[in-house]
Amino acid sequence: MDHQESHTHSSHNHNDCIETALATAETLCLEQGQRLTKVRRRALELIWQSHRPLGAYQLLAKLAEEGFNSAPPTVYRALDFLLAAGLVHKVESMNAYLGCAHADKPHKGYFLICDSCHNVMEFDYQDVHTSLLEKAARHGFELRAETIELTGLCAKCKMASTGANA
Amino acid sequence: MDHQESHTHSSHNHNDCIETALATAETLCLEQGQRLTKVRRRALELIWQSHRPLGAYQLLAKLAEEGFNSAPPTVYRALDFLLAAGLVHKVESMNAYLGCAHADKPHKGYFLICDSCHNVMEFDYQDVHTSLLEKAARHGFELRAETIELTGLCAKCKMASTGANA
DNA sequence: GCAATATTGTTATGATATAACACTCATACC
DNA sequence: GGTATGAGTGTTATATCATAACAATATTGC
Repeated sequence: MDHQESHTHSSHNHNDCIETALATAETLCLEQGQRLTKVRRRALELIWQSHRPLGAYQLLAKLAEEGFNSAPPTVYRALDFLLAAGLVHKVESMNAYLGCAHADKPHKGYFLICDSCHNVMEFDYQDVHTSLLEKAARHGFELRAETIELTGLCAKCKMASTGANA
Repeated sequence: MDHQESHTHSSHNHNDCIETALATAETLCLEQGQRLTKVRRRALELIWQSHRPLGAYQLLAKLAEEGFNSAPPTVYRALDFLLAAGLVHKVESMNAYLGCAHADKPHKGYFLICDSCHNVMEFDYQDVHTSLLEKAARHGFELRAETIELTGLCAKCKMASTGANA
C-alpha cells in the first residue's frame, strides 16, 4: 500500500543509496536500450551524493571540476535524459533536481520539502494519486503528470526550533 | 464541501470574473489595511484578462505599454504583493501567474493544467488537503504550503483530438 | 507642515534554460 | 575492417526568469 521513503536521514549510509540507484539506472537503461554515458552516469551520481535537490548550475560546476564540458547544454542534456528515464525528478518550486529512489517502478514524485534545512523527502501515496485521478476525470481531464510539492517544517527542524524555545 | 471553479471556459462572460475579482481585491485590501495601488490593481486586472497564466515579463510588457515603468522590479513587486495577499497564484511548473478566483477564502491553489491549450483550471478539494495534511503529520512534518499542479489534456482538447481521429 | 514609512524608479546583475550548428563517436550493416 | 547512420557532445550565443541595492517620491499619521 502506501509507500514512503527518505534519503535524507543522516542515520543511514547514503553510499548504499547511491550504489543502489546507480545499479538500478544501469539495469533500466540496458533493458530499454538507452545509453547511460559517462556524463549522464556521473551527473546521476552527483545528484545522489547531494542530500538535497541540486540546481542545474551547481551540478554543472561539479561536472566541470571533473573535466566535463562546462557549458549549460551539457548539464541540461544530462538532466533531460535522466528526467525522461525517470531516474531523477525536478522539484519545480526549487528549480532543482533530485535522485529518484524507486525509478524501477513507475510513480509520481510527491515531495515534502523543509523550508528550514531544505531537505526533501519523497513519498508516494497511492490513495492521493487515485483521488486526484478521479477528480481530474470528473472534470473530463486526462491526467498525465502530477507535481505535488508540500513545504513546511520537517520533524528535525520542528524539534530544533521548539527545543530552542523550551 | 468540494469546490471547483474554472475561469477558462469561453462560455462564460469573463468580464464578470474580472470585475468580481477586482471588487474582492479592493475589499480585502481595505479590510487588511493594504494599499491596492495603481500598478498593483492594473497588474491584477491584466492577469485576470488573460485566460491563461501570465509570465512576469508578459505582464511587464503590458504594463509598460500603458506607461508604467518597464523595469523588472516593477512587475515582481506587484506580483509579490498580489501573491502575499492571496489575490494571485504562481504556477510553479510554468513560472507564470494566475488570478485567484476565491481570494476571500483562505485556500490552496490546486491546478489542472492543459498541455495542449495551456488553460488552467483551479480546483480546491478539501479532502485532498486533509489527506495530505494527515500524511505530512505522519512524518512529523508541519505543513505550511502546497503546490499541486496536475498536467494533462483538458476535456475540450481531448475531444478535439479524438474528434480529429474519428 | 513634517517626520516616518511605504512605494516606486533605476541600474545592474544573478540565476535558470534553450537555440542553433559543428563535430565526434558508437553502432549496425555490409 | 570500412563506412554510413544517428546519437551524443562541444561551442557560441542568447532567451527567460528573478533579485540586489540604493535613490527618489508619495502617503500617512501626527
